[in-house]
Amino acid sequence: MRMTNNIDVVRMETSPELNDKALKVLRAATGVFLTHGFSAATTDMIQQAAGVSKATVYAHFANKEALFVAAIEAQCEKFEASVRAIRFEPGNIAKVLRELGHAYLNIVLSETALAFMRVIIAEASRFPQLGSTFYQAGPKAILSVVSEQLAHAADAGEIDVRATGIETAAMLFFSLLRGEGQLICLMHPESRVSPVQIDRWVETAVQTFLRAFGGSETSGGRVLHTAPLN
Amino acid sequence: MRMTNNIDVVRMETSPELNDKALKVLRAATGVFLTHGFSAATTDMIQQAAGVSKATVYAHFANKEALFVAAIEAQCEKFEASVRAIRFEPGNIAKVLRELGHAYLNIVLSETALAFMRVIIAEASRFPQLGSTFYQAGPKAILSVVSEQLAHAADAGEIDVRATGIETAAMLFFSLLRGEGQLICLMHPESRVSPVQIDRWVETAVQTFLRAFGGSETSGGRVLHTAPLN
DNA sequence: GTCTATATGAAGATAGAC
DNA sequence: GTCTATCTTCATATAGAC
Repeated sequence: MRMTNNIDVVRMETSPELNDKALKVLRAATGVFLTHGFSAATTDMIQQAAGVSKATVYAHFANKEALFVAAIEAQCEKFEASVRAIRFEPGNIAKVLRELGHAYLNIVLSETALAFMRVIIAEASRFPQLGSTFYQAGPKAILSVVSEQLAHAADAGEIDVRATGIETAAMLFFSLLRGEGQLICLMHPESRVSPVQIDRWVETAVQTFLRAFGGSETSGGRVLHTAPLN
Repeated sequence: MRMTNNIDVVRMETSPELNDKALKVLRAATGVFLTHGFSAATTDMIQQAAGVSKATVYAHFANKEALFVAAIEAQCEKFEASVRAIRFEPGNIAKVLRELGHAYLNIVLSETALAFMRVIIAEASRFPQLGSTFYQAGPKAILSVVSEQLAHAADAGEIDVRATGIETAAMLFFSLLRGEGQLICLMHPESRVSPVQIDRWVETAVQTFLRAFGGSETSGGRVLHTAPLN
């Protein structure tokens, strides 16, 4: 049986010779799967969204499962790229963490990323490899970005991570950052998160992190309006 | 059309007069839905697991969706009860947080709770009310328990939560606690979490929390083996 | 209320022409 | 490669006897 295999699909961004309709199918499939999940999505929906016949779908992908894997893996690549593209102005650690936090929360709480996470979580039992792929593209990717910045800050004496190590400290910052927001958004798909709310989450995470790991002279990079710790 | 409505089902624990087979159906449905999710679960599986005929299922529940809602809501009640049943020996705040953290992580990282969360997250768009119900039974329930303990500790001068307020501090502790574990478990269903790993997560969360919110004389209730902060 | 048997429709996948 | 038309399977839900 001749068909487009996974490797070709993963390379779609860099393989212009890949069939035009196969790309249409893949894009349509991504949208349908992210909206409905794997089981509730139908090949009919995908076929119609792509504007091709059902036979064309099966000419490029062995079956619904292969199409799902290809769609999710391609989306993982985009996701990882957007995380790794996070850039920020150099500055003190509070400023860096704040900008990093903003960029990351805006990605992670976007409708697309949330739909993406819902599908991965729901289907992780049926497609274990996808869970791992996403873990690399998401949490692992952001952790390496955060760790790098924490290392710089530690070298400069801005923070002290000897209690946990850099990796763990980065994970803790990440947990503080997304904790409430991700919980709320995953459970309440109808709710919209305002930029002001994101500001609050970022500010709380940064200040809490710096109270735990910051040097004695910093209080999160800005003066606390409430009384400082004794 | 005469049928068992949601209120009866929710009361099943306290309504011995509810039909015996209806209970069997509900229990079977819970297992099947938690294992396969809503769309992939079939009424055939439920019928067979319950040991009744298909017609019996529909004699008690209007359709598959009503059965799903009833099953998840009943399970939410059990979940909330187990969270609220968390008890711990009185003691200093580090000890209290440690025991509370242990109890909660053991619940939240159990196979049942994880399967439960996966289904809720996956179906929150189709059944918005279930997301809210679960949010009450899970995060909200644990937050009220944590907040209560933090309030005691604040009164006793063991912690200082003036920077964020008690509610936010409780949420932050909760985020530190489950952060990495929940992420890993939701994405990698095959992975098993060891008690040692749970110990580590609890210890890290407690110590980080107390470095951020603890009074000057405490360092998490135990001597740090690495150098203390300056 | 409970069963057996079945109606009805939909979803995954393919045959065969072009 | 792509289409139209169709096959087959299976899932939800009901009819009608007891």
